[in-house]
Amino acid sequence: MKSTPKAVNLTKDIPYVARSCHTNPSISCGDCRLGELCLPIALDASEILQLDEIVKRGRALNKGDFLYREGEEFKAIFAIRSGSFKTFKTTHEGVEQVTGLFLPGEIMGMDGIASNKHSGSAVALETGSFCEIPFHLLEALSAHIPSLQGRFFRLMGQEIVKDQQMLTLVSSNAAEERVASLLLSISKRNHRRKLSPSHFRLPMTRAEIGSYLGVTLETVSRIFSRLQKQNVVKVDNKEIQLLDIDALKLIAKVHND
Amino acid sequence: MKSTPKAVNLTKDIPYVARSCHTNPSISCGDCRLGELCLPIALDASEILQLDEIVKRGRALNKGDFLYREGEEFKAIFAIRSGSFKTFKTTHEGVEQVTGLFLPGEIMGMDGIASNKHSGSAVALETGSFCEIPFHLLEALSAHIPSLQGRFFRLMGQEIVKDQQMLTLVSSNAAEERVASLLLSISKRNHRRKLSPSHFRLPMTRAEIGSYLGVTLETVSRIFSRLQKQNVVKVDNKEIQLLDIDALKLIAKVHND
DNA sequence: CGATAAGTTGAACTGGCTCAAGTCATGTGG
DNA sequence: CCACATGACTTGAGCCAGTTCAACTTATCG
Repeated sequence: MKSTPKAVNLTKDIPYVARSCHTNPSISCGDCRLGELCLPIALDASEILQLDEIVKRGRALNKGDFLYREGEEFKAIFAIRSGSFKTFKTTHEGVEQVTGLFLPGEIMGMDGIASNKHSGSAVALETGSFCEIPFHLLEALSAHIPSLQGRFFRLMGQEIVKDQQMLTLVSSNAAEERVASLLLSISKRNHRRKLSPSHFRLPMTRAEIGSYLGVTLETVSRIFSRLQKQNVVKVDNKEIQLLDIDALKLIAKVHND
Repeated sequence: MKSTPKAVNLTKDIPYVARSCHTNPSISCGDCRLGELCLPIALDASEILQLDEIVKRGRALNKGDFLYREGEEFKAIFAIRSGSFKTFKTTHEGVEQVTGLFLPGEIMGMDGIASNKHSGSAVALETGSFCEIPFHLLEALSAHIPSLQGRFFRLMGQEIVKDQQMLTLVSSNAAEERVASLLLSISKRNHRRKLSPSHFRLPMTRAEIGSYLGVTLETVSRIFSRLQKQNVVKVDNKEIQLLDIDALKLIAKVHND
């Protein structure tokens, strides 16, 4: 079940032991196995060392802990090391609107760059850990390392494309397509992280999934039931198995990749 | 292949004449009255001169002309000087999904940064003009001018926030709220450009508006009629007058700004 | 001036929502 | 470690906002 440790103060107290990157808070960017997904792509060894200097290895977070809050001053971006996180905004009526799901190797917090205030909040969906990169230091370092500047431009560009895909998904597709697309998206991201693309835990509640996809939680539940009946997926609470990925792609109306 | 071969070589051939910025293809960034909305914000005079060096003043475009096409190699970002543009993707079924509306002073094309290919297309909604900024030159210049790098980070951050707002709007609000929000958004952007916030031309067709907002064109039409009946707006085809902005904000459920 | 695209309005239909009742999972305090 | 409380999930039934289809009017432009 919980693969992440309860002990928290590993950071400086324990001697270096080669454990898997995402559970060991003291590992460096150069050794992190998420490096090829994360910020350091496109950097050479010496550049990674410089990046390492400004990265703060974060403490472990528990489910429900905030990484930052809507309206709070923007200070840093966050790279997920383990666990999963959601971002959301709270509407005028006090309803939570989920805007993103983040998995290890992905970067959060770029919503604060424009105005120096976070435009949404970020919380842990389960026990997890992260690296914190103070933005002013990242900016300064980027000005000295062109490939880091380029990498960060690209990272922000990715976020833009991702958000636009989400917009397209939500504004033009039926509920079933949205659910199928979300499952395929997680599958693909797991695959890149060398995890099973067909068996995973979906860390959000039905209500969160619904909010993210612009449908009600009941609709999400019904669609899971229906897809299960069709033998496309097997759903056991949050545990998801994709039994027929091609069928799922057909439902999601994805014809490529 | 470019669909826009018309008159192209204005850039260097005609003598400098002091015409209003957005119709004069040869004016420089320093003199452009859109400067305070556009890229140059946060740059000092000498930095603006350097930026000027890499900016290509674009030719005029007619309605329907493409700025770039989905899948095309990403070479440059575009700053709108006059007119208006939409961005869109074409779905597997061949349906056009509008993803953005761009007005003078706004920047287009950042969807190509991540992968070096444009993830969507951009076309002129009416006669218009633009500046083209080759991205590799912008990147190189940014590495030398920290304030330009910062400016561009912020600009991309704005795009991220804007897309997320759109996502929230489309996935959680009723059709009427979406239409009201779009009108208020245009109003606000006109205001920043020192144009009338209450009387403007909405350059999209009902179908484009509907696609952008995730509803059908009939629904858009009906909502316009309804809002008109309530004396909130006056709609004469594409000509829009906001008669009661407070009522509109109430409908859009915007309680702040 | 005629053709074609854009916009309006009506009527019937439906996917997803709301409300409701119940089951199941998780975790906390006794 | 169990019991019970609370939150998460499922399923059903009725309803409604927005869609679909259709007929018509109004703009636009070669």
